[in-house]
Amino acid sequence: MNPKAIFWFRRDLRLNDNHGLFTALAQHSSVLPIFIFDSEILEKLPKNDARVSFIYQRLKTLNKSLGANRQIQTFHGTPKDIFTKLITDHAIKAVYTNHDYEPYATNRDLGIKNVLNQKKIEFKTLKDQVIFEKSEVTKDDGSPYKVYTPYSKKWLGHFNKNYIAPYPSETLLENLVEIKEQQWVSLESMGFVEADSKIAAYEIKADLIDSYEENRNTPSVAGTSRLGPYLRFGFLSIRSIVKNALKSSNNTFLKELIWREFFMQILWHFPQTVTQSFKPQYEAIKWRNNKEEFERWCQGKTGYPLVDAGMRELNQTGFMHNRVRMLVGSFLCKHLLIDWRWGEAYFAQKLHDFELSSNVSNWQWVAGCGVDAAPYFRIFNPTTQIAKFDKDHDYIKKWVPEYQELTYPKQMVDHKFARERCLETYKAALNR
DNA sequence: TTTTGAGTTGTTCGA
DNA sequence: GTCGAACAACTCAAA
Repeated sequence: MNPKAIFWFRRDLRLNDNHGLFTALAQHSSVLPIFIFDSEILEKLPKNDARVSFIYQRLKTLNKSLGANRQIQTFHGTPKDIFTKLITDHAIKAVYTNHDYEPYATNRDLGIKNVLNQKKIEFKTLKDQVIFEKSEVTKDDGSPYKVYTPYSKKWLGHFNKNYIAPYPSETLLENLVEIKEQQWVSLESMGFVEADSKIAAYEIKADLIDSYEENRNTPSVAGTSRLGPYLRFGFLSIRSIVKNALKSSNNTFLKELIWREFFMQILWHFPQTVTQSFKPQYEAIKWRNNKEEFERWCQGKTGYPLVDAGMRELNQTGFMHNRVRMLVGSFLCKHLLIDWRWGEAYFAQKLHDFELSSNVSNWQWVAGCGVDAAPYFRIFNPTTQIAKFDKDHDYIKKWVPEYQELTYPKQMVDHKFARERCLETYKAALNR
């Protein structure tokens, strides 16, 4: 059957509870599902990027469950070129997709909308990856929140008033169709190789949310959800995760999901924060930006075992425990006085759960220059943090087994000295 | 418009 | 070892 509409998968790689997919299938009896490996994004990634493999594997899995004649068609190129060809070859009436709030994506979508509208084809976009988006949770005067706590209170108030039902897209899949010239691009044909991505199972354990508050700060314990990659690429719907979170009387985990949406609306309202400090006066900081020191930080050879353990966990697995992310971030920006943008870029390249809004805002938080940021004089002590969160050195031993041996490097900078240097540098920048 | 209270995750110092 | 205050003001949110 000839397709009348297209559903464009992006970061919503699932068939159930998918708002855009549901809307497309409810409104059209012949919907072509597609995914585009955007060449502009891929060309910036290493050929063994685990996240590309992760997406690729997921598409294969989805197609397996869809069966014959309704396969997701995959393309490699620029979305503009792909759509231009698709709407020339087929009598498409509408294209559906879910919202993406990142600056690159909003620009790209604007371009696609223009291409489609010129041919009188509708471009319909739906909210899917968050409970509340854009300006749905604002101050009473309509302006965006810049502080988390009042945002979270307003968020919860809205949530209690508006039950968010799932979208049963999985019940309408018979409306999916293929095109005659079936499309599937292989990873190899795009110049990529299959990566050994150690991205674990993504079912959230029942007791994890109950004990989340207690366990989440101990890096040697599996107390965090590790849902990041699945949320990033939409293997799971946020509505189902929130529903799970609500089963617990402890809302610490739910609050983390609200942080995610807080940062997403910040990115939406303040896209310049991808490259600029939210607080402009922090642009005056005279970063030292020593390349050799940066390299030691990247490799996990600072001589501070908990910092090094975190960086090595990141390098080896594409994941770092949240508690340690704060410490290595503080160490880079404050002990070494290296620009938060360098750290942000390194995390972006390495983290399997990389999410632009969270990465940027959290790096700005740790540097002190962001929304609701840590005060600049709050400097993590890389030794005290061990006593507090890795008392028995379980985490350190796992990633830095040689930490007590002679081969382990000396501390690359003295804590007290670095702390005072940092305070002076920040004070000078802020004219205090 | 003005005022008031509050603000993710810490550290250090001195009693 | 433990506890509270200071760090340093500033900005935000809401009454």
